[in-house]
Amino acid sequence: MSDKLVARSAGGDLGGAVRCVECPLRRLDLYQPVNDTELTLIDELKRADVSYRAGEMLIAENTDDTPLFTLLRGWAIRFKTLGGGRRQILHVLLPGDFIGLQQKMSDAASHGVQALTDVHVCRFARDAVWTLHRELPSLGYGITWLSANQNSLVDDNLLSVGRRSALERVAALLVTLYARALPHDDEAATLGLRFPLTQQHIADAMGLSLVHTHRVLRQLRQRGLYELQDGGRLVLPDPKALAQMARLRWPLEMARAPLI
Amino acid sequence: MSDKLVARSAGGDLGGAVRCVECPLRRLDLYQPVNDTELTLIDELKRADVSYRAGEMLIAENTDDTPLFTLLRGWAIRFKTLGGGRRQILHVLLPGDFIGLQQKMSDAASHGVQALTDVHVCRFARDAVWTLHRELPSLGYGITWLSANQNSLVDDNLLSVGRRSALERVAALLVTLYARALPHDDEAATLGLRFPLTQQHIADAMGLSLVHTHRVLRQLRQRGLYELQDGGRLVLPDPKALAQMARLRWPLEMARAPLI
DNA sequence: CGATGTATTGACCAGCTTCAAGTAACGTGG
DNA sequence: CCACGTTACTTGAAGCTGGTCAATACATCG
Repeated sequence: MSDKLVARSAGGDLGGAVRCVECPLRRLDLYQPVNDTELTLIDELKRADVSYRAGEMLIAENTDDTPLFTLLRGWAIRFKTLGGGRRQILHVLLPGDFIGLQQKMSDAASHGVQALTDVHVCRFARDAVWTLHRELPSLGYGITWLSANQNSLVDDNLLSVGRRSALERVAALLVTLYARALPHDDEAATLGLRFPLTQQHIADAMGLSLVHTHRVLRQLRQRGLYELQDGGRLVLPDPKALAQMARLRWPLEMARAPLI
Repeated sequence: MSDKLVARSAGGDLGGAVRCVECPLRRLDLYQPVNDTELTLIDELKRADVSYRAGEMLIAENTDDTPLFTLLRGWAIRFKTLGGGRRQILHVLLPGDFIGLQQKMSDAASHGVQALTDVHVCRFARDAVWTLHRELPSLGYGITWLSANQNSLVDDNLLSVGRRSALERVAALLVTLYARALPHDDEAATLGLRFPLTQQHIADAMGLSLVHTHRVLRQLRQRGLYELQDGGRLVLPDPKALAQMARLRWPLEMARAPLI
């Protein structure tokens, strides 16, 4: 984490808010282009740049009236818990992901959002979703797009957890996260991908026990398909083989998303 | 199935399209009210009333450019398949549900939609999502709402499949579907809830084998928590006990949804 | 330097899957 | 009207995948 992004306290506002025009994410060419009108509206709705330390909750489970965020930097998870210390990670959030939609809409059972790494987000007021729809339908459409897209990623997880073997599950998770995170990590090609998930996280994402997750990872390591280097950097020598093992298409085609 | 809703052939258009104003679903008082402008727009975008027979595919897996539907009557499933005859049911669709959003937006891996019973739907053109957003932001917002809401139902399924025991899973599925479907079945109180899922469906929804699903159901039956009567009518003598068994809140609060 | 979190490994076993087989209900065509 | 195919349900036996329990090693951190 570079110092300028680390807040002094939990969920603290940063000194100088970055204008959306200068948003470093947009330069990445991963996102749908926006015109000036759209950018201005997003800028107006943006309340603050906020950062959280690794481990902090952006949204606690079972709360409503939560704010909305766009994740700018770092990793986070969406999760639910059950009695007996059971936790299910629903989705891993990466830069560009929009956070907090489900909470806002219905009062269906909610989930928590926790920072995995130090994290940097844009915060929006709760009613920004409605404002976006009302003022600029193109951005409202973008919100719908993002929601539908996250939905299909959760669908994939559900398929894994429900119908894939432990080996297939872990392979699927690794290769999917690898593909999603790669564009956000400059040093991935040389040093490996910065990968903050612990074995416990992988277990909680795939509905496995910690011990068995470890055994599966060891197996993948022995087959030369997985390596975790010092500093938590992930190397997948043969992503395609992992994808085949998980019965996933490769390469994973990723559509250009809206960034709000 | 009443005769007037049964089409002559697969996915056949019905003779007379029902105007949205007269839509029988809206009278149910389960949905957010709409004004005349909104109703007119929905009516314009509506292409046809269509019905499918039980078992037919509304949307085949791995196709794009699929139409959009609103489910008016009957049950359907959203599912994905994997090699080796493995299938995961992602979500059970009931009247009022909007179908086909994920397919439209990104080209992320897609799912199929299959009718469980004879089914009656409104069909919309593919670009209706954008038109709704552009012409009437309130309806665009409704689409986002529906997407987020379905998302949180899938989240619940993922929690079940990942972290609940077989007994808890089946209990959770039964009680959740019971609560969702009850308002759509007049005879539920007297005859039991019309319930078209087979044991195989329950297994595929909860990531279990058919045999084990059967054993779990027998156990629930022996405990007096579950009964399936002639004609496939589901009776849950003590839904609250099932909910507690699954560690679900009870009663399940259901927000008033938009109907598009 | 102890406390904490993560990774690692072995032993044991249970929850669930797989295989196999039989029953019942239903629709179809001869 | 009955033989037959099909689908759903049912049950038992065997065994594997993956869970639980327990203990060690290692790093980081205040």
